[in-house]
Amino acid sequence: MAGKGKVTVIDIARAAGVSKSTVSLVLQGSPLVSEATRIKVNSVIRSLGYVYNRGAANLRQSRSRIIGIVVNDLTNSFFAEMAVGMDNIVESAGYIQFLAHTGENLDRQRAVISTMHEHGIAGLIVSPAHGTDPDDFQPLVDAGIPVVFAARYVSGPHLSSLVSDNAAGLAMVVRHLAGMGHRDIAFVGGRPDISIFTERLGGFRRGMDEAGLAVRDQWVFPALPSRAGGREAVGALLASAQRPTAIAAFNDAVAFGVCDGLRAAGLEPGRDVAVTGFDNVIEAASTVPALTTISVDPHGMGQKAAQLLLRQIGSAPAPEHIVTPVRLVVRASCGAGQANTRIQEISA
Amino acid sequence: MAGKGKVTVIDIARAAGVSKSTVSLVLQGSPLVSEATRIKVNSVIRSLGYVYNRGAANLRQSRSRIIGIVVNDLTNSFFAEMAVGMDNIVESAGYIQFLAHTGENLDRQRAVISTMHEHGIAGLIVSPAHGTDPDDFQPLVDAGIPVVFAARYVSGPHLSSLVSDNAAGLAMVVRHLAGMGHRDIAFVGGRPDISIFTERLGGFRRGMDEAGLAVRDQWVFPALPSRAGGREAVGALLASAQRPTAIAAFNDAVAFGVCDGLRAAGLEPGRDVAVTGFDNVIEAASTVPALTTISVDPHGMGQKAAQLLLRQIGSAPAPEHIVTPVRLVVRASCGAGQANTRIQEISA
DNA sequence: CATCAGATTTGGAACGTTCCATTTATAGGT
DNA sequence: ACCTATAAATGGAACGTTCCAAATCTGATG
Repeated sequence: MAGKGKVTVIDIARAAGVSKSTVSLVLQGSPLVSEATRIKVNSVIRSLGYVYNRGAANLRQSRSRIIGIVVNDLTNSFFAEMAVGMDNIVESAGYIQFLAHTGENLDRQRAVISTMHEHGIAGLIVSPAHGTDPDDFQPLVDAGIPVVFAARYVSGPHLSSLVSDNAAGLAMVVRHLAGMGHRDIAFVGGRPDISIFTERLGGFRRGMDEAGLAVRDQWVFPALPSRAGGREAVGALLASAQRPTAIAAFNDAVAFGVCDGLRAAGLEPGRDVAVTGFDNVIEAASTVPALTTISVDPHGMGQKAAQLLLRQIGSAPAPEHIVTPVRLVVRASCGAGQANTRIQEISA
Repeated sequence: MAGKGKVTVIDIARAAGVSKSTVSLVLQGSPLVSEATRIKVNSVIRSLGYVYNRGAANLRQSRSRIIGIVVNDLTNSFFAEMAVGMDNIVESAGYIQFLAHTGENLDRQRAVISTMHEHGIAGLIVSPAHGTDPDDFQPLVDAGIPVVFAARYVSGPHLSSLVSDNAAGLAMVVRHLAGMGHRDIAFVGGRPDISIFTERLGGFRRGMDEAGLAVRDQWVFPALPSRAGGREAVGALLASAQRPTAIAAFNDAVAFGVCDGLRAAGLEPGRDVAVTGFDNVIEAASTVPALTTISVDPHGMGQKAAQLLLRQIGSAPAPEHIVTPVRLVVRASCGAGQANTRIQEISA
């Protein structure tokens, strides 16, 4: 309640008639202080409106409780959910997070990382922007600060990662579509310069191969990994001589765009053309038609990534690379019957 | 590149043959130091791999460059975009942000706010959780830390706010629907315990009144402010004796749910029943049918809120309350013709 | 050559905590 | 009464910076 000058541990000590060291011990819940003084000190702390200065504390102990989280695109609900998953774990482990959005801008990302370093983070989780140079993390690694990549991945020494099994996911999609009788399947969306695209396309090819189907080059159609990208791409695709009967989209956002584009061309997704996504964002369950997709549980991935980081903060940082399994969620958009769909949705 | 012990300003001083004070001056770009020494010191800084310790710095200056941002729900793209808008401004003003997600949990919110206080934030922007007690911010206010509410609003002394003109928005929607000949208009979604609901419903009533239309109580239908909420609500609404010809939804998410629900009942949104939203989230432009909605530009709101906060950090914090104007964006979902729609979309 | 103004540079003393080595108090045993 | 072991409390020093007042350096001036 004091005016300008902040209340410090010394003020508390004076008011409680003990030394500042004792106050410090109370603050960190040490068992070395007697019950009586603990109570007295705590009451003074409350009545003076003291607020702990963590900056000063970890200047001395040089170990902070701040975790940096850098996300390429928070407006993409996949990454937003992942960030929330991280937040849950980080927060309940008694840490607090610096969260920054880079918007795929490398300079921004570099700036953000070094500012975080200057603030003394205990660890860093990054979903890196396109074209990220692993050297950007070297200063952190040199300082013994663990770094974990999530969702996306850049390889470098002493860097950990947690990504989902992109290839397996697309192979599952293709297997399912082939099982439903589709032979003409297109792959739409994504930018060839990122690892995820290569992995998913690889899975697509593997799935086609296993099903004994040929991949038509003009049906592998890169596009912006957004709703708009999907919508545009499908326009071009429908203009081609022979039309695919099924479209495996790079992710859910693209898949929604593909549905928009099909409707705009008078085709009903799910009935006239099968459409599948990847990510299983929340909306996937509730759009019409509900989207068949690969569930990668961004929230869970965020949690796992945070747990991985916390593990590394404690011990000597031995880098780990985790690939999380994915799961096919069948809904109406791939042409599965309504009844079937409803059941699957509930299980999702 | 040194081993464990961090490189400090003293190491730099020694290596460059100057005093630590001089190094400090170089660090903060002071004009008092000669060009020659500046260059020498800078080169030593680079070669030793020095990293500035902001914690130590603002222990001394007791003014930090950290801004706290607390958001009720990051997975809602409206708030996510708003957070990104804040990030842009905060970042380019040379600040860094603590960003936390409360998930509408009051305890979490309280915990997060006090941790941020302990870390010494320069200011705080909050999109408060339901039922937030303004007293929770008293310690910050007492410490002279400016607090700005964004999107949602809790009134209290010395607290600023920036909200959009919810009432005007819904009144505009109703005026437009009435102008298109609709007389039976329902209001769907939102929880009555938050200020936004009251404001929007108030605007709805005002609009109906001005158009000389009656509000039917059974057509004011609160529901969870989510896609799922909208979908459920519309089911109940369609079961009623007389059906509305237009549905003004609480927000875009609800509107999408309403569209889903209509389709599930065999009705085509935009053709059979007019649907409108509120927020103008990115997807609103690209869904089919494109959604008529109120544009509140979350990104811009985030930016404005951040600017408001920065203004207050500089000067004596005189609380401000800003109501940002909103704009009607007419698209296909309210039954406007396709041609018209396309033009409007571009202007949006 | 002494003086002075301006430009540079510099030693400490802070900032608010933690930690270590000591001191002081308490109680139990002979 | 004395010693000892344990419990509780305490005074600095340290963490890495900034800031102030004071010191030093540079030429130019008379």
